[in-house]
Amino acid sequence: MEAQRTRSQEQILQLLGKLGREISAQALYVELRHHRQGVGLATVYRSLEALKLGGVVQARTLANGEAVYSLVQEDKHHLTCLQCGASVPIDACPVHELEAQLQTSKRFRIYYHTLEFFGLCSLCEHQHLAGA
Amino acid sequence: MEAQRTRSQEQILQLLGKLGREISAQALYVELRHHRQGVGLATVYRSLEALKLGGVVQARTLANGEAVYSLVQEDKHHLTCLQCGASVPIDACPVHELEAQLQTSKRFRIYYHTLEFFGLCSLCEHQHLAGA
DNA sequence: GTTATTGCAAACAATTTGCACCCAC
DNA sequence: GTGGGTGCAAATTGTTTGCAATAAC
Repeated sequence: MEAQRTRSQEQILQLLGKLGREISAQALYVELRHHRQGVGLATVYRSLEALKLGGVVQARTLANGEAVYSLVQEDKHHLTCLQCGASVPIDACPVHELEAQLQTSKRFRIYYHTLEFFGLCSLCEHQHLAGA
Repeated sequence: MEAQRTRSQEQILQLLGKLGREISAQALYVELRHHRQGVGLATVYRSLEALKLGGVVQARTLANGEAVYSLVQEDKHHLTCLQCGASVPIDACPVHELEAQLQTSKRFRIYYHTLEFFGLCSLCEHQHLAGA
């Protein structure tokens, strides 16, 4: 009983695959306009929502409040500076075991997880201490 | 060189402590109005931002897009249903070691982290498969 | 033909910002 | 008196929704 995808969903899925990185709904909308014309912004949001429920797309919210989407892929986590917003990727991800456990113990079908670290990068920490 | 806190920041900090749970900026605003009057919504946001930079308050964004705040406290993570929004707390947190490592290897002063699992609760999964 | 999907524009809601006032020092 | 802190209201922005037109089967 796989959910058959709509035209827009296919387009979005394909573009996300080609990009291979996170992108906001707004940026995705612009991107799609560039390629083949004709995808409304509302449709982008609706499609992303559907794809998320389908377990093929994941989302996370950036510090500025906008959501970014990508194909579901594990172990793409970040360490973000609360001050300047600088974000560095993290390689390790120690939550797989826990995820497996939760999936059974909590009776949840888990699609993806987010793991984010927040703090101050060394530069901002200095400025912060200096009272800038 | 500890940042001295403003009146509003103190009020908010105190209320967050008393509550002991996450709360949105808007709800915090209402809460503060109930107690002692006189805290503007803008000030709530500004104070929360400052407290976050001070490393005493943490934030995460709910599925509906609104941010919730609490005192920095480790190991309060969640498993959330993408469909119905149900959210169950998780006890375990396997990222402490990694956090310590990152703090040195990445030259970041880490204040807190978020760890969220997303998927479908068993009820919604059934409805989903049924094509509801 | 019937039903789901789409696009557009209007509606929403959380958050941010401009600015005048006020408090602390 | 000066500078930061605050409140209010307006502005901003990401996202959602109503509805008529359109595509899918």
